[in-house]
Amino acid sequence: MMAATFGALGEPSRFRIVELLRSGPSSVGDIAAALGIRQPQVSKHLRVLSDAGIVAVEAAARRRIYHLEPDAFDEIADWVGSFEQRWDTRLDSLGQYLDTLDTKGPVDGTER
Amino acid sequence: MMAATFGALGEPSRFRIVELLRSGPSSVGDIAAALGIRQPQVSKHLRVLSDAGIVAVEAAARRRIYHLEPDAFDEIADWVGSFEQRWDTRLDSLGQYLDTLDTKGPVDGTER
DNA sequence: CGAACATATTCCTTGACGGGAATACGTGCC
DNA sequence: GGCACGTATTCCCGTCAAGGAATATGTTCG
Repeated sequence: MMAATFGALGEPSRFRIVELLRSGPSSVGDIAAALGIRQPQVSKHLRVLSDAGIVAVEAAARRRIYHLEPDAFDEIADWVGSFEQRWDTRLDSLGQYLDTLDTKGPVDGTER
Repeated sequence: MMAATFGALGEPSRFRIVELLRSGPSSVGDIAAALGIRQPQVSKHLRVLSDAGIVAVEAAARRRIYHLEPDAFDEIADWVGSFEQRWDTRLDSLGQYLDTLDTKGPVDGTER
């Protein structure tokens, strides 16, 4: 779900991890060192990001290399993209809405 | 900041509010009625969304009409858009990274 | 098998956040 | 001015999540 994705990205530390992974896959230890976060917390954050489908793991020797998952970002792009077409119509509907206040509330708009 | 935006959208109720506002501006009371949330919570959520720059208010009579703020979605689109170009390079860099494990870890690089 | 390393998982504590109820604020109308 | 309506704010409480510390799990190597 979108809300879950945003929830995962909403945490500052996790957002930093995602930004870091932009420059390429990285191991848990490297992420911890780069961001100044302790390893256990990094693992926890990666768990959340993984559950949200934002990152995925690839085992390499004893290390675990995390990388971004393109699908998650495609979904976000689709979601936000579906807004753009409607900005004009939305601004129109504001005026329309305000108009309905007159017609809808014959008494004084505060019908009830 | 992006993280703050995502944090605001990550809350399920707030996400529903945004989805509702997609179809056009709405008053606090109407939002509450449409989503089955009590008015005070709606006001609180709108406060968070407003602070994050996701929505804005427009006074109309005694009501307050909330509408989506295009800029916020543009920023999200820009952010997620800056990823898409790099998917190929990123997948490459995974291979590169794995290669460096051989060269980089001469001690016992735990290569293989 | 045992040691060393990398990562994951618990347990704990604390602070932030969401929902409920009551109330304060603001504004238009008689 | 006083009242009714719409909205915002406060207080309280329960829950949840994040950070710290310690430990468990897994894997490689000697």
